[in-house]
Amino acid sequence: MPNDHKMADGIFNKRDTSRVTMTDVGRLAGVTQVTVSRALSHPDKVSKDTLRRIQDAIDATGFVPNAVAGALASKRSNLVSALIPSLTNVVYTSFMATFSQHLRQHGYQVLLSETGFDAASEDALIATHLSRRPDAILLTGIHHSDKARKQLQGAGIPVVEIWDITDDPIDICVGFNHHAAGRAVAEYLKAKGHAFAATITADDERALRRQSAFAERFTALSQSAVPDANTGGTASIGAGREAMAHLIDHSDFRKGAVFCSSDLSAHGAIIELHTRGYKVPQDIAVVGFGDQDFAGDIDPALTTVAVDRLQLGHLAANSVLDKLAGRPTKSVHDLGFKILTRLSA
Amino acid sequence: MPNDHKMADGIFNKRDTSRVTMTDVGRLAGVTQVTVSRALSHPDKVSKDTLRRIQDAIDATGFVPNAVAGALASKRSNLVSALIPSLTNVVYTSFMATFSQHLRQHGYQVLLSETGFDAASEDALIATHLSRRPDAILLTGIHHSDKARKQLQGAGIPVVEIWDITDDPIDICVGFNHHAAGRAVAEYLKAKGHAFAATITADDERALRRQSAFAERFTALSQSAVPDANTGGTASIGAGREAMAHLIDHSDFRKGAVFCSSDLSAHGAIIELHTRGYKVPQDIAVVGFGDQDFAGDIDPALTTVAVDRLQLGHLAANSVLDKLAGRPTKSVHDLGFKILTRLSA
DNA sequence: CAGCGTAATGTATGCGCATACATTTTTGAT
DNA sequence: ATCAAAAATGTATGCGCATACATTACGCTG
Repeated sequence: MPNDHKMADGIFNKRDTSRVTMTDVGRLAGVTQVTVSRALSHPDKVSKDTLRRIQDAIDATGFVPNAVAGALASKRSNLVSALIPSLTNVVYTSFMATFSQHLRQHGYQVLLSETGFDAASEDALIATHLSRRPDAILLTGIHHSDKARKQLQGAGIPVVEIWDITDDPIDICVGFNHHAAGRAVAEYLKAKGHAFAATITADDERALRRQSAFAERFTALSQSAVPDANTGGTASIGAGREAMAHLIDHSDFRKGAVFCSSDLSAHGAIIELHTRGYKVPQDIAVVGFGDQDFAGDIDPALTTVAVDRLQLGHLAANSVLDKLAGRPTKSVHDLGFKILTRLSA
Repeated sequence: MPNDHKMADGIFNKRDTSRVTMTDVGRLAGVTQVTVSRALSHPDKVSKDTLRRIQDAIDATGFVPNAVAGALASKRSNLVSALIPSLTNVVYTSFMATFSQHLRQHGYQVLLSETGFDAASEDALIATHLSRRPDAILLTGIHHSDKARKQLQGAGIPVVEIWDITDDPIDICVGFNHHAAGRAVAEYLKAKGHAFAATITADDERALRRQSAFAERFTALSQSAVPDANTGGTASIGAGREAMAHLIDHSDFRKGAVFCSSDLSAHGAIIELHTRGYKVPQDIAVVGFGDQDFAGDIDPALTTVAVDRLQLGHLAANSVLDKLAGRPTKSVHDLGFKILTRLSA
């Protein structure tokens, strides 16, 4: 594929002519480049005295190692690529925060990109990322194009897929069973005595799978159809309000429970219900998904499906580190989920 | 500084022995490495026929260019570094989404890290990022250590500071005047007839500056002290509730207006007021900050201070691109702000 | 058809570092 | 004091690509 980007081409490209290298530092410290390199990556192999002189030379020159050259020579970039659907969705970014922090402690940096729920742009991004020769790569979800799978396998690096599980991961996956989660919520609400239910779902493949599992199971249990309001784009309070309004205005759903694909839309649904005079959960119960930080702080406190995101972050990071270190690793990690009963359902 | 990270050291380091290079592609297409390189970056300088053969060879081999080697040879990484305080705060991530997208269209990738509101870790991160030889770097805020400034200047690349303005930027800054925003809110609330006010502020340097400007101005206008509830960490609905509760329980603030450092804490404050039976804005008015996507969707709709984040993203990206292309650029961009009057104040 | 400009490709080189291997210096045990 | 092992440092080399420069193959003008 020819490179069709416009390349920047200005005065700043001429910089670097004067940048300090290990050779410069070495000259100042009276040693060669190799010793400087060693002083930085294997300080125990360099005498106390030279170490000090090199350190002084580094301070004096303001030397900043060139990780690009280092990566080329060593074939290790200390970079881990990560692709997430959205940069603004806390569900993904809070995971990333944990993941990055954990990896940083082991000397790795994370190169993060947003794929935007779009398969085509994911393919392009995977190629771009692989060109940076990351030491590992993390993807969201388990559905990737054949081309992507091929490139990933060809890269010969650990690949972690998160937020979902499958028996056939590219390499490693860490997540939970969305189908089971949908079913579980259906059973929970049925057990609570609800005869009717509806769903509010965002345009997210995993959310849609939870929704369909929920609808299928709830219909089986209660013999009543489950209307769905698709919020169209990504979940938000506004989208949740709109969807709730739509359900009330355009379906015969008037009492029962609503299963939302996100805590955000659940929160929006509750706000809409309140402004219309419905009581939650007495008139209509609401279940969210994700257990976001605010779930316990709204009124009524939100009943929701919780997945241990901290553990997700740790497991994903550890899997990467284990693989990189050649330690044995499980290829499928099922985090499970938990229905957190609060007051809204 | 010696590298004290544990280095991963496992089986995966041996990979790459078999990775396809331009030389391999060239051999298959009957040309040399140079022609392959040209085919990729200057396709117009290669004949139609060879171009096709090279393309075929690329497809056949699954060649993925090595951007690391490219960067070393060309001294351009096509990377732009970005440091933001928090990955989970939509205020920063929504900016990043715009910024990254814009730069991606011009062939640049963004290397994003979270600094965590902590100056020491910012210094370390700046060094790490500079070692990757980014073509430009973006920082949040205008307060950086001397060491950081020195390193940044030595890097000889465009530096953009966002979310704040100063007469003395390292290179370029894009933001607005937080002091002026605080004053403006004070004047707005005074004009609305409020004689009393309080503030709810998170532990964020810029938020604290808005708060102190607000308090100073409001006190000057109304001769009444402005109690503050610091939420301690980062803003959230929960922190807002707690702070509001604290104000009511532990100060003599009972009526008037509350200026919150974030829409999130404002939302929390409103929830707390509602559960305690206060009417918003009749009993207590609430002003937020940031105009997050939900601000208009809660009840009552939130009056807040809006900054054009989209424009911030575009301006920051364009400034970088202009600098890189050697075009003339303004060094200080004041975005201004706007008080968005809705129902909560 | 000489002569020259242009298009198309190739050759040579080095970016800054890590690493294998070679050499020198130091240490300690006898 | 002697020698082998260990510690400390150096030499040589190449990672994969971009770029300056050299070469070759073709037109085209007069």
